[in-house]
Amino acid sequence: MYSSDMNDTEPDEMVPGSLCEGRRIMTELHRATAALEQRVEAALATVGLSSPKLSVLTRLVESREPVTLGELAGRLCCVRSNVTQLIDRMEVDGLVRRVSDPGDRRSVRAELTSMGRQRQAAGIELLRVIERDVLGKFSTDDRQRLLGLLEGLC
Amino acid sequence: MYSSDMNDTEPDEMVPGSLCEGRRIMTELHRATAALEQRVEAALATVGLSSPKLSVLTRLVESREPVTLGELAGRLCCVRSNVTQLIDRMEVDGLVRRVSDPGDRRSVRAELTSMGRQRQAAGIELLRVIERDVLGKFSTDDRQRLLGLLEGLC
DNA sequence: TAAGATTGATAAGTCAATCTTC
DNA sequence: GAAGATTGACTTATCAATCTTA
Repeated sequence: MYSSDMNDTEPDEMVPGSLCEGRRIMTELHRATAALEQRVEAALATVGLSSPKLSVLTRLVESREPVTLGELAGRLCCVRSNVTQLIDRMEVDGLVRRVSDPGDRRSVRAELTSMGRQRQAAGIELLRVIERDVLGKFSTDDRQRLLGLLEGLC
Repeated sequence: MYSSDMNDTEPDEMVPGSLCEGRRIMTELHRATAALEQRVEAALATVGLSSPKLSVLTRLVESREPVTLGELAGRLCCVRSNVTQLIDRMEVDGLVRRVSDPGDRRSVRAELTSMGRQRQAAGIELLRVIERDVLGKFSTDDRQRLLGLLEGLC
């Protein structure tokens, strides 16, 4: 959404190497991220997954016991109502099931099905292939530099 | 969606400086981009805009005449049906209006309203402030490095 | 009252199918 | 038949309001 969102003709913005670089950084950041995410989503779609679904499954594999929907919302950095609907769809997919929390009757927990466990492993393997490929383009120094720059950008 | 989507305990993935860096790059890319976009969306929301709406308005300002919805879809890198609905909402907002194309009766063009023009200027100014701020964190060298690395990532 | 989950409305995106016009 | 736009179904996100339980 950033590309060419401004015109470059304002005189006071034409200081060389100055302000137009701000836009270029934002544009490139957006483009590179979108391209990578598209690639990840396309790969995961081949096993019936998406990034949010894989994140939920991975959290469940890690915890080895049912997890509250609120905790999943924290993990996905999204709002609770989003998780409610995501778990709805994942239950239809047969990847998870809702179980009640004996200790707190307000809570609902998501539990992994065996199909969910298998699918998670497949999804993670696909992610690894992509990461290996992305990584291969850079030297160790470049990777460190990129990480440092991205962290400073925030 | 990338954060901690894998566990780090597989022995053959623990080569130092190797595979776990691929995930870190993807995670950081995702995080930095999301943070920036959130900031942009929050700023634009104060003038009743969003990134896609500002992109449409900017294209219309640049062309100085009505633009077909198909061309806008190309500009936004999205599918035509998305633009149909976006223009629906922008017409309700009073930012654009649909006009018919005299030369091709299949086509519909979006035309800027005076309110749309004013809003575009306000949105661009907000974007400039953010870019100036992001830019200020880096030296000229760092900006060039970051751009180069992002371009290579794709 | 506050916390956990759900529901309903909305925004932005996808795809598949359809309609009109070239 | 192919191109431009629309419609409908769906995914992922938000927010505001509500309901139950702590």
